[in-house]
Amino acid sequence: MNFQQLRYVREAVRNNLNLTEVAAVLYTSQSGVSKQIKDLEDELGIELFVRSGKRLTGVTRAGDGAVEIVQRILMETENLRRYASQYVGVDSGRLVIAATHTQARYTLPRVVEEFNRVFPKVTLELHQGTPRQVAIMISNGDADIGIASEALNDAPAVRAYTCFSWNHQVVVPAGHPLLGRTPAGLADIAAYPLVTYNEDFTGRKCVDAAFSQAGLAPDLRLTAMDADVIKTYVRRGLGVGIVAEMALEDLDRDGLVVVDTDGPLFGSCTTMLGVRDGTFLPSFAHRFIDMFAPGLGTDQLASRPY
Amino acid sequence: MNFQQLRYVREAVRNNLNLTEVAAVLYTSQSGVSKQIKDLEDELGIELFVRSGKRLTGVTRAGDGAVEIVQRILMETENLRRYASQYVGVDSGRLVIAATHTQARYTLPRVVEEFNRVFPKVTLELHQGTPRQVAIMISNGDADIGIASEALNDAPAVRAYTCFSWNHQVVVPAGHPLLGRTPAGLADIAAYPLVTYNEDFTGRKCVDAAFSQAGLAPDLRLTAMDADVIKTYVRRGLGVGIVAEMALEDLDRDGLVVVDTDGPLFGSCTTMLGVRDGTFLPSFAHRFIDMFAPGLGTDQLASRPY
DNA sequence: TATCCTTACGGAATTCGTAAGCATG
DNA sequence: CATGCTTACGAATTCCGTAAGGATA
Repeated sequence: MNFQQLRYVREAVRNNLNLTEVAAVLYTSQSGVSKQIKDLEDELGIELFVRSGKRLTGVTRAGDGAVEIVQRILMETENLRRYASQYVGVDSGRLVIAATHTQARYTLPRVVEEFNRVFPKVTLELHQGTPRQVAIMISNGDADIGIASEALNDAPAVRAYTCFSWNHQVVVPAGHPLLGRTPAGLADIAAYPLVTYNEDFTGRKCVDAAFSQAGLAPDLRLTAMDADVIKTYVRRGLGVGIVAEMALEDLDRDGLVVVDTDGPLFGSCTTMLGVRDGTFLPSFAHRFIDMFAPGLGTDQLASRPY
Repeated sequence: MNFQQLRYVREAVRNNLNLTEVAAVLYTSQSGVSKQIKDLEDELGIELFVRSGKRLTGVTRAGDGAVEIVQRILMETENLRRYASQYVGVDSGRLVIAATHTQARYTLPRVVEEFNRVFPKVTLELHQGTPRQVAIMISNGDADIGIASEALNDAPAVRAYTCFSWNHQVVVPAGHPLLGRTPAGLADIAAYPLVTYNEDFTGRKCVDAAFSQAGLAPDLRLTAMDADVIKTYVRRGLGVGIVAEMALEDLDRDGLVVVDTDGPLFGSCTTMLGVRDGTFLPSFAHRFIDMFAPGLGTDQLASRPY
């Protein structure tokens, strides 16, 4: 048994049991992958994969549990490397953040700037994706920390924490008729075509819930993944925009105005932070978390093994 | 990084950092051990061991945490092997029980017999030792299940469960004067020289506590590790015996009699069962636990990852 | 027919073990 | 001076990758 074999198994599961792909991903030959996996099966005395002829078509029942253990072993070896790298160069290394556009564009810059000042020798890598992709990146260990406004615990082995709450705001181009009827209510807004986030993005669920509870069926003229796109179309008069309050900067430059409403119209949303269960995080990662959501790093996270 | 290197590191810690011994234990050469450990240190970029000249004299601060992770990795690989062996031959394999003499001699035979009938293809290995040795065997992974009447959680990573309670009994040779004064109290017994267990064995703490609470300072003429030895000396008239109730079988043959007392004189003791935290136990091991302490295997243990 | 796993086999890289060197207590 | 780690170097083993073979959709 060796680590290479375990890596092949893990990657086989991740790549739809296609050993050719596995070889490509790990920069090696198919034959090697095939042989090593078979060797491991021989050593363990069980078949991990179901083969129909010469094709892997599934994971056996025994393989199912084995893969779990394999992943734990590999996770711990990664932990060992990270742990060691903490000592080799103190406060140096790499930190991979996976985030949605909203976070990367509006909430993270402040934190990234501060972190970069405190830890100039840490390379920050910012990966962007949908909330679901963020969760998967955490789950696979491709990202150390994931940040999104949606649930992050739909992927396995992801532990999610609540960071802070925020609300949506309504924006329109200067001179829009809505501005004459403030404070505006939900019904006022629903009278216009709307431009807001895609489903499952940046608290869109809260927006939908608010309208449906008020018995309103608004005209969603356009939905997009991020506030920059939304604001662009709002400026061009496509409709009334509903965006996260974090995205309200530079409105003047864009010729947009926030509509005064009767308190928060849409329920408050929460931004979540996710880390992989059982993964070692170097101290600077904890500091990053602390900068993003003060108190989280020391309180909840500290009670865990890592 | 490979498993051999990790094994060398673990064994080095276990064998007082003596690489020569490590090589002997693992049936290989010192030079290999030395080189591999150094290679691992190079790869991780940190020194795991403190060297004074050409001698390992300690574990570095970084090494301390690294060794913990190394042990977790190796534990999981053992788990993988065990897990697999469950499928290769169903209900076959090896089960190592570490127990004190009292358990091995009096409480386990019934269980072993039943287990052997149900799982004839499982090789049972019974290791005997002091309570402390039992705990260490569990902690090191040298035993799957440990059973003792004393605390088992003084060794690291050992999870202990309460199995059942029992009391001590007083035994004397037939015709002993104590038999004429029943039911006997603590003071009556303390009037005679006593023969009982060594310190830290088979609930000896309860015996001491009972006497000291009653303000008595009995004459402990002889203490021994097990009831067989104790009974031998009691039969020869050395003193009054105090043994676990489990050890009361075959008294007639030995010419011994249980002294009728005024209820249990010594507080009730508990027999503990210990397993290593994070270690995979095959299903037959869980069945063994269930046979020994019905309800334990399904209730408390089932709630754990393994 | 295109994709994809297995097997064979020669070459590359690791690992192992003997032996010698050297530091410590 | 006995013990014990390191280094060197040749031998053995393991691992890797090309190429050919066979199976599936």
